[in-house]
Amino acid sequence: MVTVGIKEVARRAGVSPGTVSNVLNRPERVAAATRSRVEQAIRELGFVRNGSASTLRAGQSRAVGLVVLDVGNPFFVEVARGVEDVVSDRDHAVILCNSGESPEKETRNLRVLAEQRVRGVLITPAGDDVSGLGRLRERGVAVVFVDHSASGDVCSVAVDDVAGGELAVRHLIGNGARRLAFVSGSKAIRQCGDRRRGALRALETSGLPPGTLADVVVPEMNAHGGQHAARTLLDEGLPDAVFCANDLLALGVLRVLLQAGVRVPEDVALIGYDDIEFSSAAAVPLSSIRQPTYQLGKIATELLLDECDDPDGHAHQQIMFQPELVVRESSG
Amino acid sequence: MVTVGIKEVARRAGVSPGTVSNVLNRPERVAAATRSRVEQAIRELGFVRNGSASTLRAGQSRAVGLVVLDVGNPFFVEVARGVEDVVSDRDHAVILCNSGESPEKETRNLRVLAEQRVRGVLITPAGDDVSGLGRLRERGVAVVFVDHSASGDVCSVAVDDVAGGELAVRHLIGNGARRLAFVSGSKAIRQCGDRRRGALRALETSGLPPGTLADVVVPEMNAHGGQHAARTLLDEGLPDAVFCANDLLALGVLRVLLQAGVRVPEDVALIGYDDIEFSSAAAVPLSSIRQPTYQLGKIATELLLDECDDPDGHAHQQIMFQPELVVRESSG
DNA sequence: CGGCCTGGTTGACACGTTTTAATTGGTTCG
DNA sequence: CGAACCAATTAAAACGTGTCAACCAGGCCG
Repeated sequence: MVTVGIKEVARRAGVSPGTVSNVLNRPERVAAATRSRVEQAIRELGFVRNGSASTLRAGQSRAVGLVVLDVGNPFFVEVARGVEDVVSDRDHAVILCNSGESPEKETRNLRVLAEQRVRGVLITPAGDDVSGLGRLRERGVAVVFVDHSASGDVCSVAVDDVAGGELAVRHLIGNGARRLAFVSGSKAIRQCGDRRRGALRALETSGLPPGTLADVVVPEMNAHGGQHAARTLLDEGLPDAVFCANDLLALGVLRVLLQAGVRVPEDVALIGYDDIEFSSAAAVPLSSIRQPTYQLGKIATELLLDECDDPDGHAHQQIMFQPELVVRESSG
Repeated sequence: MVTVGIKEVARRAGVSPGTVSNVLNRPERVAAATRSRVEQAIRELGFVRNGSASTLRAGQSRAVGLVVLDVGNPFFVEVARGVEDVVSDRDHAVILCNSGESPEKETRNLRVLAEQRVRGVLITPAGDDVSGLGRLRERGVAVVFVDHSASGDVCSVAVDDVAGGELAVRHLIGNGARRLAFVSGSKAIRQCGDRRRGALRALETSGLPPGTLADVVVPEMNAHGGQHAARTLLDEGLPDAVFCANDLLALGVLRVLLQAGVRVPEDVALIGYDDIEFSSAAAVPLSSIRQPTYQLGKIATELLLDECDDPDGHAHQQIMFQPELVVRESSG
């Protein structure tokens, strides 16, 4: 490995290593003539700064971590785009980690991020045990929750999932549904729990008993899980309407129902959550609950970097967006 | 920032820093009793190794870079899963970068990866200028091309896109299509060029003139681009069949055609490429060309890490998979 | 009993950068 | 004319870890 360091550049340009460092980090402090001589030496030698040494010396890197539940879910991809845009504007980098809804993988990811000495972490927690994050914060790493509301001493950016669930189910009931199913992942996932509570609240408002809502829990919140759920529903008797905790589930449910000859929405109404791009292009265009996804990532990152830049003057904020009902054919 | 380092652990465990380092890196060399004492100290102090210092000293990190054209494309997400699985098996990390098909963003990403001193880079190049990668390789960073075939002195894992394009168009012609359109991104993208050449070859085999294939080029290879292309087609007169360079484009095309009252496949047949999960769930289930996506990522990573572990004994390989035609209703 | 091996452990140095205080050479001011 | 100052630059000291030669205590063999 050919390693050309700052001091070889210095020798070539006839200056001291310190000056090269200044050219790199505070160009205004070095005379124009010297600067251009150094810059030329850098080009000629193909020097690229060693980020590790830099980070080591500085005590922290110019990177933030983003830990999401599922990189395969377009919802998180859109969040990531929001993060990426802000982060690269501020000349930082983002390390994207996937927890796959597994607390163990999440812990592993956080350890890697801690080792990398990231300035901060954006995370959608996989479980409700946030003690690992507490330890991270004690070490001076800023943390912002994404799509997850938090209490007063930490920033968070979320969407009101209870309201979303209520919106979805109120809509289904309004269209005449009396027996409902809720398809979701593990109840340990907050989003699922909240959306379910919203659903129950809608039932209550309409004077329907809570037993009206049958729970179908699947191991993975993707299309595969949805297909699994649909087969369960077919076995155990179809409801009037199905509310899925996200669009991937709904797409999976839809596919199996159609294959089985069930008409949507005539026989069974269907609504998803997240309003990902593919939903409107589905076999039966999918009703859904829309969230300001890109904004979620963008604002979370701004909060995070603000906290990093001024840890003391920073006031923690909990931001809560409202979701929006999008009606398409599947619940027509 | 509370920084507990290796030497505080050493003091607490009553050993030297060197021994702590050994516990971390070559546990077998240290006596069981000492090791457990050190491990306890680590737990008690909540020590986490400083990755920067580690990579600085070692000269390289335990990370590889993955540069893809579009993180929003499920094709690359699936590739990334393959990469991630292998990489984490071998106790490495992956830094995911998105070039968005832009050579400038690609260059920026490569610089960041070079600064991080990654062991290797997996990349689907955005343009055909690979000189930046050459410089990277000179510095001892292993490079493997993903979904891109290469010449003898570098590893690559690809799928035969010419064959895929031929497969798709032969199928369309076989179903009676005589006037065809090819929807794709910039011709600078190799995948597009190859698939188009395959399409032309299929025309030739069937004795149709090359002019039979109308090109529609869009700036972005996603659903948005597809919608744009469909509007162009509607304006300029519909062909018998449309071949899209990927499924996202095809889904966008499909949506606009259906909205305009065009029947698929009766009026226009449609086929995409990649066979992403959503294609089979589309309004009209989409015919497509399937690629061994996960395998692509997995095998590329294995080649990369093999090269890293034994740079001299390593023999560069160019692996080429064959794609597969998947017929669904859209081209029925 | 002395030399030799072996498994365990140590100490000190090096990795490449940033930063701080110190040092230049030059200029202005009292 | 000396002092005080300024801008530009330098030298040296960190940052936390990995490595490697050296060292040490036993045990074994001759």
